[in-house]
Amino acid sequence: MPEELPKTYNSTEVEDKIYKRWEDSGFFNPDNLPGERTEPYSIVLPPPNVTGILHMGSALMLAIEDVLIRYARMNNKKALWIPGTDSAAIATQARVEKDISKKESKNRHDLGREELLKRIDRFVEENKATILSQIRAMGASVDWSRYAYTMDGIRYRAVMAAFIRMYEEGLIYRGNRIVNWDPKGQTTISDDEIVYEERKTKLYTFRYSKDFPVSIATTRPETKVGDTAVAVHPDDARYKKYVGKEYDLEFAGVSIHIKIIADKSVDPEFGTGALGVTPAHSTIDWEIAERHDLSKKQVINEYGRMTVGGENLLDKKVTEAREFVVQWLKENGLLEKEEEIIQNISTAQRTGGIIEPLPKLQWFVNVTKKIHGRNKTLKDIMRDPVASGEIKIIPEHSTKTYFHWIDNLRDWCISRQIWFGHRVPIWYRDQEIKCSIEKPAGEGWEQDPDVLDTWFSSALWTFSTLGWPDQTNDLATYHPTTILETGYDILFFWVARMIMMSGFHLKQVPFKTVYLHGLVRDEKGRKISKSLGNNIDPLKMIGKYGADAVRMSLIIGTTAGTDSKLSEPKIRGYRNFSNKLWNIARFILMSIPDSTEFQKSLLTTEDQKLIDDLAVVSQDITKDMEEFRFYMAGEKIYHYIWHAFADKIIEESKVKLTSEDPAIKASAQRMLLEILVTCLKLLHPFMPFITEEIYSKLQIPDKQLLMVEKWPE
RNA sequence: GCGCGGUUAGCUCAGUUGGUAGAGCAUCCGGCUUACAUCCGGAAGGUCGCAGGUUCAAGCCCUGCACCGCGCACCA
Repeated sequence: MPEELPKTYNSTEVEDKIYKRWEDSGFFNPDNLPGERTEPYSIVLPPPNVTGILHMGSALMLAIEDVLIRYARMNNKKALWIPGTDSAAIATQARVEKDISKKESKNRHDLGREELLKRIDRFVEENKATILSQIRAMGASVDWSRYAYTMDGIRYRAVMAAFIRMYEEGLIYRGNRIVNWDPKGQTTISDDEIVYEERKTKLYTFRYSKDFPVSIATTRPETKVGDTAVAVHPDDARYKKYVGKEYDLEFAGVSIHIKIIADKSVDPEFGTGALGVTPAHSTIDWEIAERHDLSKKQVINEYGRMTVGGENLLDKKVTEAREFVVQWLKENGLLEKEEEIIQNISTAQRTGGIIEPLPKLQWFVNVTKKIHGRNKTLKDIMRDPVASGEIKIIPEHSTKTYFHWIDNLRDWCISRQIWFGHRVPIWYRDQEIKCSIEKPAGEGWEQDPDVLDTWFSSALWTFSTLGWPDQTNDLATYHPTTILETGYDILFFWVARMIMMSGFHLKQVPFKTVYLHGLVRDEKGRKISKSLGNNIDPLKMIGKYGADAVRMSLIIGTTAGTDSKLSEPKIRGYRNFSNKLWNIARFILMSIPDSTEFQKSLLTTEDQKLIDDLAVVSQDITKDMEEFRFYMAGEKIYHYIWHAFADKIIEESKVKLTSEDPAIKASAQRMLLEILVTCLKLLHPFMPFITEEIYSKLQIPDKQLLMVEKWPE
């Protein structure tokens, strides 16, 4: 006689127990999976920030990927899902620095590089457990034996190897160029780490001096002390006569030399049609200066302060300097117009600091250089597999966005002026430069102080997690990975760079399919943010309604590439569904008194038809799974279980179960059990805990864990 | 400026190759029927953003427009 189930399903009691059972089985590791399995199926988990806490976005990612991997496992694949965590360089360092500043009133320079790194490591170690336990709480069936951290030893070797190979190929170079300087974070950032914000600002129209023949317009008068030219369009009749003339002027107490030049990049319609060229503090101006061989005078430093001028200017913040220069223009009768305009300003994604373009000597990845012996650039390597369909991006329209990004792509600035990260393996001695992990032989070598952009190491993730640069079995078996599932917001940061790195280092794509999910928003469609206080905490919801309910609420109603809205009532709805399923099982266990006898019973034609009907549903769901329509597969099984199985089949079976005719009764019992088992299998990838728990209560011969049972035909 | 997506029931969203509009939640009515009140039975609710076009047939295809969101570029 089977034990009687409690009236309501208690997720908290079940979940820890079941997860432990799964882990103890060893089946998360594909090497231990039962049966003959030849076809590999692999996913790398986009590594969450090691010091972070689980938010609904990560919960969505874990839910979808677990659906994928469980489905693959039930389909007899060598299913591998590699877990990992990300060091999140700038974010983590900033966090630790803030703590230290608060508790000890010290900054990083007081501590020194080594001590700070020690503190960060300790902080990471202390916080790591949190995110890992949260991954477990979601039911994620990751192979913990292959856990990777972006800053661990194996990944360090991979990053070094990648850098050195690209340096030797000439793809990584050092260049003095205008870079995006974040004065708040005190580091350079890449073009992709810029967030544009619309702000009101003033556009000033003025002349450098009374004698200067041309007026110019600017939103940043303080930078004009760094001007070395005025550029006009070559066809602009108003200014033709001045082109080629040079002037020595005194501007706001600073001597400047201005040459009037003609350049096609100038828009004659904007402002006065004449552009004051500030080579050292504007990307466009830098390019103009390159074309016309102008000098590039830097007037602002890394702290956003002026480096020229008298006491009213020198060492002042740019905002103060701006006021002074405007005042000076007014006093000298040079200001002609002052108007409000809306401008897009560049801010740093991580710190919010306003970007100050500055010329700096930095390390770059060249994306337009032909690779030796391959007649391809890194841009080609990124574009080709997507264009040919070797990599499929879901939703498909993201492909356009992807190409658009590649078309506009410039060289990637990869050096950062922070301490936490993979240090640039470059050594200097006088005029010598060497690229190596270890300090070169001999005296006087100094290592480059910078570390690499965190996305540089992330870009290697599909193969660094498999042991590269060693030619491991895992690498041979599981790379290219089957599918990459991640948020559309990191298509450029991560997906594109992985395609680049894998294409260059392995001559392979990193994955065959990219599935992009959207943002999880609150019930009003707003972004989740601390200031709005609208965060729905996944762990709290798991505690209240169960991980299965949270998973279902995230997956259903979410299509690829679109943002989804989540609310507590939605989660509650799926908790109710858990309970419904629980009671279906309870009813069936109560109606089937004993063991395996009836499993050999003959089915009535009516009962057989019910089973055949389910087979149709099952095939339909399988098709949805194969075509990545998880939301639909989930909804269909939900609908079948509740409104077909429970509402109709079970209700109608009540008569059969009390029938005088033992054949009818036995047939009904067999039918109910078979349908239940099929439903549990179909639902398992979505709601793994409750299905596993119910399955464990059934008396079935040759039963294994549900997680490794065969997906219904 | 270039591009992408969205606009379907009060709310959140489905609608896979064009074939009589769907789900959940909310609402209303009725039910403690011995699996489940975290439930059961029933009802109401939609000119599918607007305007044209193709078609025997359009939520779905084509053209234009509007509004919302997003990406990129510009940003003197």
